[in-house]
Amino acid sequence: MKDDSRTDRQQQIEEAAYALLEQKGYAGTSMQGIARLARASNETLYSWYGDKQGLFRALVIRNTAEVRAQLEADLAADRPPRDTLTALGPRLLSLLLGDRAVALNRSAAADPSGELGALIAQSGRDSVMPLIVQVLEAARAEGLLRFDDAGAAAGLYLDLLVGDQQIRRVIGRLPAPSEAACQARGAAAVTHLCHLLG
Amino acid sequence: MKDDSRTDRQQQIEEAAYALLEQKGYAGTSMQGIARLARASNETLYSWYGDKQGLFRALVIRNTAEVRAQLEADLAADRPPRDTLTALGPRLLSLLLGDRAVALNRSAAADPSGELGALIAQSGRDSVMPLIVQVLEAARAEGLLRFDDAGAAAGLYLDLLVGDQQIRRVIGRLPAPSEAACQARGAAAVTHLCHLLG
DNA sequence: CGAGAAGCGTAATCATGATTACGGTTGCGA
DNA sequence: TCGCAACCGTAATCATGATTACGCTTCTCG
Repeated sequence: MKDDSRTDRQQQIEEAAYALLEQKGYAGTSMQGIARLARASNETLYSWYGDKQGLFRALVIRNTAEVRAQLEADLAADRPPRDTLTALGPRLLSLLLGDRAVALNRSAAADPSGELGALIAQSGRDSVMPLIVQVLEAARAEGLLRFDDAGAAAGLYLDLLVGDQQIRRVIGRLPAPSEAACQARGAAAVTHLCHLLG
Repeated sequence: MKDDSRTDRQQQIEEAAYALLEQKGYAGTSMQGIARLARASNETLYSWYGDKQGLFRALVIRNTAEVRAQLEADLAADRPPRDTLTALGPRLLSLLLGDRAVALNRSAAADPSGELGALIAQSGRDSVMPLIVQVLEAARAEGLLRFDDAGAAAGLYLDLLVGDQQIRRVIGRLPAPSEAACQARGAAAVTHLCHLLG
């Protein structure tokens, strides 16, 4: 009933926000523009989100929740660590380098208060790292990998997997990767990691 | 005489621009603020740089020219490839993760036109990559490394060296690294690279 | 020394966009 | 069916900041 339509409405609004964001960047995205595109009113936006930053805060939180949920699903499948890692990589890549994540990262870079950046880091990397650590430790238990510092190992994995692609995407000099490219890069990262820590 | 003072003046202006940029971000940095801080007049800024974007364009170009110059100096020393690589890494890191580069990357992320991003990529990565390729090929000639695709090898090196630190800096969640940290990371990158391609 | 260019400081323009207000609809529960 | 609360569309506010204009001072050059 009520909740349904409100959730739908929010989704439309956030959809519109992403559309503008991806097209014009943070500075170029106005509340009025979002309202117009979503066929909502200014008043509703402000009453729901408080202010512009609040709206973007909501976008970040929702987006990173999705990321974590997908990764946790991969983990829950409870396959052998190497398979889990192989599944995790491409998924993480397409999430991190997708248009939405990139748009949010751009917003965070443009946000003078730094609040969005803190949020992205906190709900992003900070909550993903433990999951990766978990997989890597499982791999170590199986004898697939050898390392002392699980955090460092996870960092190495992320470097191999993601590298500097995010910043290049954010700067606008790298197109969104194809599914196949994510697969390939994910596989290479696992190979390299095993080679380095095997 | 004339040129001297004008160059000095430009430097003061650009200094002021960086100061504000590092403190308030691209959107929060106004031409008037720069003028005030540099004790210059609006009119001068506009007559010299054309418009706001022009000023930032100048910053990017000058900054990347310095980066390239320093790296080329390392190359010109003409030491054994492994030493060159070891010298190159920390230098590149401190340049790429320094406050100035980060401020410029933030500007590029915030710039709706994408022009700054294109410039950074073009004068940054695009002009650094060939230098790295050059070192790696020398290393291959010496039998230190083995690889087919020099571009891919250089990419791998950059991933190991830089990883996702740039985006984390830009987002505001990573402090500028110390000199020692750059050294350590540079050494680790070389070790890993040799391990993977050796 | 005197004229003009270049630069300073300050005060307009002009646009944009966040934020707030308001009259008209609409859907829902009493 | 009535009245209200939430929402729409649109039109104010209000601030900020890019860009321009202007009168005054300071060099530079002749």
